[in-house]
Amino acid sequence: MNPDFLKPYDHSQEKEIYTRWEQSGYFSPQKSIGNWKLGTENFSIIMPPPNANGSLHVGHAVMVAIEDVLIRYWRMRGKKTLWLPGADHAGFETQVVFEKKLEKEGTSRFEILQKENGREELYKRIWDFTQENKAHMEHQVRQLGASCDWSKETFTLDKRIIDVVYDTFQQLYADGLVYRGKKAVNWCPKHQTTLSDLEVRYEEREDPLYYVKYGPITLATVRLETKFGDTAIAVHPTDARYKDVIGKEIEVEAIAGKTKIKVIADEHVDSAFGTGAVKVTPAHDADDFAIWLRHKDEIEGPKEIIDAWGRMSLKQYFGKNAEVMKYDGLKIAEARKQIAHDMQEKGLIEKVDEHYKHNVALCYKCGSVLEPRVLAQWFVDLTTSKGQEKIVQPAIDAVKSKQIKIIPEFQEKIFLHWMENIRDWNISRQIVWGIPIPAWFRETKAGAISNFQFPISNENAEIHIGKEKPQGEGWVQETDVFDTWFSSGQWPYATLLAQSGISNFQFPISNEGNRDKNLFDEFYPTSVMETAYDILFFWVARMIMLGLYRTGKVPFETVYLHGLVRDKDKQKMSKSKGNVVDPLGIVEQYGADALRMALIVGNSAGQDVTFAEEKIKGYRNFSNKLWNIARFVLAQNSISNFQFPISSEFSSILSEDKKILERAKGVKQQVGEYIENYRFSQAAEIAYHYVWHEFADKIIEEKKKILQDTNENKEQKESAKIVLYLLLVESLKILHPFMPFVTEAIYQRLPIKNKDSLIIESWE
RNA sequence: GGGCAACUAGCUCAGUUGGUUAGAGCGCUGCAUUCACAUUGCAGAGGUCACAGGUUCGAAUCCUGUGUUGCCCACCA
Repeated sequence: MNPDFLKPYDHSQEKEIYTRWEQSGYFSPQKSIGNWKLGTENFSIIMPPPNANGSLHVGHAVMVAIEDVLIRYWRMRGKKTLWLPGADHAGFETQVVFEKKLEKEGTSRFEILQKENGREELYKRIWDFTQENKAHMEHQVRQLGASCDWSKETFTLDKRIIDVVYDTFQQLYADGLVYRGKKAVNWCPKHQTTLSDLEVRYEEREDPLYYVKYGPITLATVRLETKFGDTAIAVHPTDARYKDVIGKEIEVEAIAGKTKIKVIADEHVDSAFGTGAVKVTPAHDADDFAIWLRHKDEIEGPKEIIDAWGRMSLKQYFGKNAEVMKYDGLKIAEARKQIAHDMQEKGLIEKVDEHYKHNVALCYKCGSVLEPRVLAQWFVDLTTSKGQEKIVQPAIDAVKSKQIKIIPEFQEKIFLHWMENIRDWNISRQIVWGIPIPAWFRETKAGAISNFQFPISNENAEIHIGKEKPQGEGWVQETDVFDTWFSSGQWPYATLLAQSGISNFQFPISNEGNRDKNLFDEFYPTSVMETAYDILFFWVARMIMLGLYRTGKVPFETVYLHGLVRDKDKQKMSKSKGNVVDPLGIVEQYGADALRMALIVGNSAGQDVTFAEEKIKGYRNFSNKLWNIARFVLAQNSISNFQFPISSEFSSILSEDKKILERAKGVKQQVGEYIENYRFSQAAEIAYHYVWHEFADKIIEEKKKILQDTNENKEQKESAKIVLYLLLVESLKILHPFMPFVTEAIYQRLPIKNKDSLIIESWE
């Protein structure tokens, strides 16, 4: 027997085992090696690319654990498996992380941008930052035992990926499904960029609600400071209180002196709220912007009186009015306070409801109050009949028809509800870190852009889509970059195309050329998309929409959504709370096998899982248990000359032992069925239970008696030795998808002459 | 305002076509150490499966309602 077995299982050998696996080439579906023949059926997973802006957390470990179970299982079942790893540049998220770093250094992105070539410098620095993180992350994924094909690792900023993304953008533009439009969008005054609707976090706040006198009308508002941007007062068309003033201009006594303002009727005004009258500030409120769009002919458009930094900017409209100009440059909150005070003194405020509760829109990253602004941005059309027909509906149909199966099923309802109420998707970001939007602008109205600033509205410029500067004079390049989800939303087909080396592709992708290298043709649609449920809309929905739009096929057949990992107090793990667990520390202490088991047992689809160190300890003990089972079984002499493959048709096995063997096969089949049905927790649990409490506690104990009893007959002893050995091999197979290291470590010490590696052993 | 999920042993959670004594990890109690393993073994305590109705021969599981918690979505100023 191998002398290693005399000591407890030492998980520090995981690293060497991984290196051997990686070097063996078995992670790749590219070619058969030795006795190992690639299967004909495919099984593929595109790994959700972790953000290259920090370390992996235990959530990633859940992802790796589950996906590796699937991949290892199907590989042992003889399928040709592709698990493609990647890393995400994670645009805005990464820039936010990097800006925090800059803050610590006492500088900021804006300071760097002011320098000559500042943009390039900043980009370069973030690039280096992500490359460092990426390398660390890859190391972590390896430590967790992921049997993914590193030769096909893809970064979201790889040139070929960008090509695919550009091609899609061009296609969308050509189809009229992407447009540049001036709309009320979410603006983060700290980060100086717009955000999509999904990146807005709402929080209930208590603020004063001011009842303000606008001449004969009193109306309620929280945002007193926006009054300088008012262009109308709106009431419900059937509101009897205001029927005489609808359509008229009323005279208003205000801080600015006497002014006139128009009263309009709009169905969206709720007569029951406040006084039933609402001020209309198109530049600083999304609803008001919508009202203006409906009344364009009657009232003035957006009057921007708050700047990008969230300060009052009144010069343009009130430059000569000292009463008003004293607020100029104040932050919103301060301005509101002063204006309230001044108006109260002048008797312009009827009353104040000090404890009015309402939802405030915040930046999901920094918590700054988002300022609605009217800006020209790039949008994917998801609301017109064209956008609905070409992008939205196919995605809905694919899920409804079960062409894409979502696990757990209840997430389907959530998905469909979101899809059915989807809004246009703002894909422009005013940041440096990301894929530049390939567009050029040129002013069409002479002198319209004397004070040239992005963004430019459609009316003032013509647009050219493409990487290269078009012919002619006056073209200026777009500076916005894509929302990171616009590129990751294309991940399944983009990675497969990029790794296939297909350039100038056209959909549908042809089978021409080297079919072996055409991963797209081979593996698209992929089998499973496994990710956390919190990015169902951000990512999964976008992949389904863009995948169907671009390729005409679903990007994956099954979506498996795992829950979030919470700490033992059920708190969501986050850096700011300081409760983040580094998987590396756990792996070093207890081994990757133990961590993986702990994250899989008790983890059902879509349900959050709590992280408890005791649990990991328990499975570390199990690793050792298995090790000792092997130690005992291999210590029985005469087990030294098995040939591969191992057959159970030994004539010397007694019928009672054949039954035991059948039972093990039954467990194995059950484990397989559970895996195939995405019930990993049960699969792992019955495997665990069988090995420890049946094989070790019962069978070994019984056979031990037989083997140690000098009176028992020889056939019974021989049979016992063989069956114990076969059960050990079965146990290794059953557990391998869950605990790849310890099972491989034992397998490598089995007395099989022509053995290779457990990862390519046949499951059967 | 709408929706989703959860409520099972002291704690954290499994339990998917309704079917015999409801499971796991940790914790707890007692016993065992020249025995493959103390990172162990054996034995055990501990559950009216949130509550109330209903369907059924039979319900943790299906239906209706209630309560509690968490989450998601939503242009009430």
